[in-house]
Amino acid sequence: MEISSKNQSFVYHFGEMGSKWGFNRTVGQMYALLVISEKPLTANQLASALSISRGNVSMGVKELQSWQLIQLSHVPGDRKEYYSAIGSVWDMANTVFEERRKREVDPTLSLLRSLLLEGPSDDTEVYAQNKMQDIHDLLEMITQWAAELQRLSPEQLSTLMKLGAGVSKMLSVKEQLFSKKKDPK
Amino acid sequence: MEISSKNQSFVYHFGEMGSKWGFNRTVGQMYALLVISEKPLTANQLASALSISRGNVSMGVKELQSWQLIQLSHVPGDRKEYYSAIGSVWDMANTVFEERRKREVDPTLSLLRSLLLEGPSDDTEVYAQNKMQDIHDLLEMITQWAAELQRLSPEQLSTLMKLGAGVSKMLSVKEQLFSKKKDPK
DNA sequence: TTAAACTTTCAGAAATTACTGAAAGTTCAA
DNA sequence: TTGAACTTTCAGTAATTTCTGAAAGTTTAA
Repeated sequence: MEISSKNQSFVYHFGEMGSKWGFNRTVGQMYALLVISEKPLTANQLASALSISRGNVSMGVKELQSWQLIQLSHVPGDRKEYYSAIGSVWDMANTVFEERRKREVDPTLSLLRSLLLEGPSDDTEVYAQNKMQDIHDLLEMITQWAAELQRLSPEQLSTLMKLGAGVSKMLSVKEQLFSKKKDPK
Repeated sequence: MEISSKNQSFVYHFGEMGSKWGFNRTVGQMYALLVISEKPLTANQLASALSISRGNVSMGVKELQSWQLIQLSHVPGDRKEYYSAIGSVWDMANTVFEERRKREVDPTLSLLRSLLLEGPSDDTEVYAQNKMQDIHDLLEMITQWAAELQRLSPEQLSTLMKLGAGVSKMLSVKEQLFSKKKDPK
């Protein structure tokens, strides 16, 4: 199977990007190709389109499945497996964030918690533990926030976006109200 | 220079994480160590603390400088250079996001724009270009949104966070108002 | 100017990661 | 039950990335 030259550029570019996002180059390429293909592709089509070995495709597919990014299907009277990308672009982004959270952020939070629980055992550790606490708090905040955003549809998100600088204005109003309530002098 | 065992765990863990975030292991370790060190460290201290070569430290420092993550300083009567991490934890996170945006998202957007500008040259490209457009739009939205958030202080962000599920409620109210205005039947 | 005290560079070596292809495994129709 | 049509596995190899250490470069004090 050959790919058109524009689609090639796309696929190769996302191969490079993939390698900065937790996949290797060929897995990135495989996924990119599935994303822009209207119909599901077979393993052999992937292998020939990307000039990689059949074995490599098999490993890549396994990896993409572990990220929950692709779907299997079959056509009647054909024993081959057909692969396609799951969901909208927004879903894909969410899935990748979610998966990376599980693989990277969660273990980090749990390490930080356990180190902080022990407490500083000498002077050099006091400063260090403060920083660890900051990192912990920031990561926790980001994860919660991300969970919040993921619940929004892209349309809602885009509305929120268009609020634009309004978000910070809204916040400052809220803060003023809040401080007045608490400290009405 | 030796590191305490808890600080070791931290440094090694962030070495591993670093390698998933665009640095290599030792660069991640160097940065982690600088972050939890109260006082600036010399290149030799970094090398001995992490058991890596002096040359490696030199390259790592260069890399961290290109990410704008560390700062140089000097002590009077000493010709060595002293390195320390720049800014708060929130600043660090912003810097890393910002730098990755420049290195990854921007080139991707520009590739997508140029492919989309050419337009589809055959049937298989029509579907592909739709997907590319979706990815383009999503990336653009995320970048703008991120820029918006970066302008907020961590305190403001945390206020926004505490709004929690409120954000989506607020949005649905806004949407209802908006749709009534536009289509009052 | 010299030389001591430092930093950077970079060729080659080491470590890590990715890929191939042949063999083993699975499934199913006949 | 056999074998054709497929998929998976994995040992060995290839490609890539990272690291070392020696040499070259820079700066400053005397």
